[in-house]
Amino acid sequence: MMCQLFPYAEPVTRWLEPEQQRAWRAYVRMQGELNAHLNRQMSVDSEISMADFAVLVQLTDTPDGRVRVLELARFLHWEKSRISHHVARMEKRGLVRRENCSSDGRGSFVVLTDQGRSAIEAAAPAHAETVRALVFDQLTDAEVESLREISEKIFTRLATGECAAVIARCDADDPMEVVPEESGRSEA
Amino acid sequence: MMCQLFPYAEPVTRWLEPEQQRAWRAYVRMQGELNAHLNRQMSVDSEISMADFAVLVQLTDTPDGRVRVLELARFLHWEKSRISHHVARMEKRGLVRRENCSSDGRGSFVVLTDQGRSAIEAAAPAHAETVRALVFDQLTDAEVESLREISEKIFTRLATGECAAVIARCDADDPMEVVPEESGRSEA
DNA sequence: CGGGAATAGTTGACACATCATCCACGTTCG
DNA sequence: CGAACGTGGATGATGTGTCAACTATTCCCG
Repeated sequence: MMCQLFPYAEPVTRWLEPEQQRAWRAYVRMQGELNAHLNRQMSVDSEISMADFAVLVQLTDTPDGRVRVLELARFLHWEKSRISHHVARMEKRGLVRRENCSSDGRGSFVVLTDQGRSAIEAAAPAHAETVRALVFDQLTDAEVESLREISEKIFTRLATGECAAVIARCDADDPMEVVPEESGRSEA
Repeated sequence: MMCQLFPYAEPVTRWLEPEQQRAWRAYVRMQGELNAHLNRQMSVDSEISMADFAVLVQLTDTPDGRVRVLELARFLHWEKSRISHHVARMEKRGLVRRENCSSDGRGSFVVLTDQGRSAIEAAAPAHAETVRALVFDQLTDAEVESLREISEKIFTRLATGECAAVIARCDADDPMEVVPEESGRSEA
């Protein structure tokens, strides 16, 4: 990105080409603003955050609204401690509750409450509308396809790279699986 | 006031098309993993975070390594309180220091220290290499161009939308400026 | 000059993510 | 059986981002 900023950099370093720099800066900026905007929209228009939303989507996606903690972590590509903390906060607000797993004394379920269900049902339409308005109304069909391909290429690299231990571990048993990260109906 | 006459907007809600959903999920997942990976790489390979890096880039970009706080905020598209907190933490670690502005009693400068300069010089090459390896080595020239165009389209919408008060205010005087924002740890 | 309004920046409270560590339970294998 | 080890999950410390107040200065205008 910022190659000309460092004239003193060692000659061995391969900086990005000008075209790549422009693309990178545009991407980074867009991505930052888009995230910020989606977060803001969600917390203004509803009583939940994007993170809450992601968790609730996974729960509504299962028939009985019960998911094991680590399974949630795998779906969301979150660390287990992140899930643990977040579920604790959501439980405090009544969006979910914990239940012990009878078949495995160590495990526990995260269970969707009625309040959680109505929270996500209330939040979903505005969120989908926002995504559509900000992203897809701006793009041609070809660009949408291109966005998907680019994203998949980069993600594949991230998931297969030797450095990506967590991702690799999560996807090891099913490398090609498409994780329904945001569920079909709601998130977009 | 609150026009909540239609709490159940179900029939009017326009969900995304299947193609759009696939693209959105791929993008969201890629973006989350890429951010996480860049943050991890930076904090493992160096003594600074991505946020530190972004600040230091702005400082090295000026001849005297001194930037007003709010100018920093505008460049980075950060809130002023975020800058304030972050600079306070960086100051505690010796990466920057504050200086009062003589011409404006309210203002203050953020000044790059020697330690800050060597920190970013140490961190930059590995970061650039990571971005190249993870992103641009995966993409064709056409895809790089496409990524830039898509990003610019979405960003333009974000910046011009009536809802984006902060962005609009920031860019009002220089709408076309290219900001090397460098992302935050926004994740997911 | 004086008294608001805008501006520059800080602060505190809180939500969130990460890391290391810990504990309870299960599995394996002697 | 029981010790070693792996797994599911919780916890606390720390760094980070956001929001809402707050202070201090400067600007504007009568």
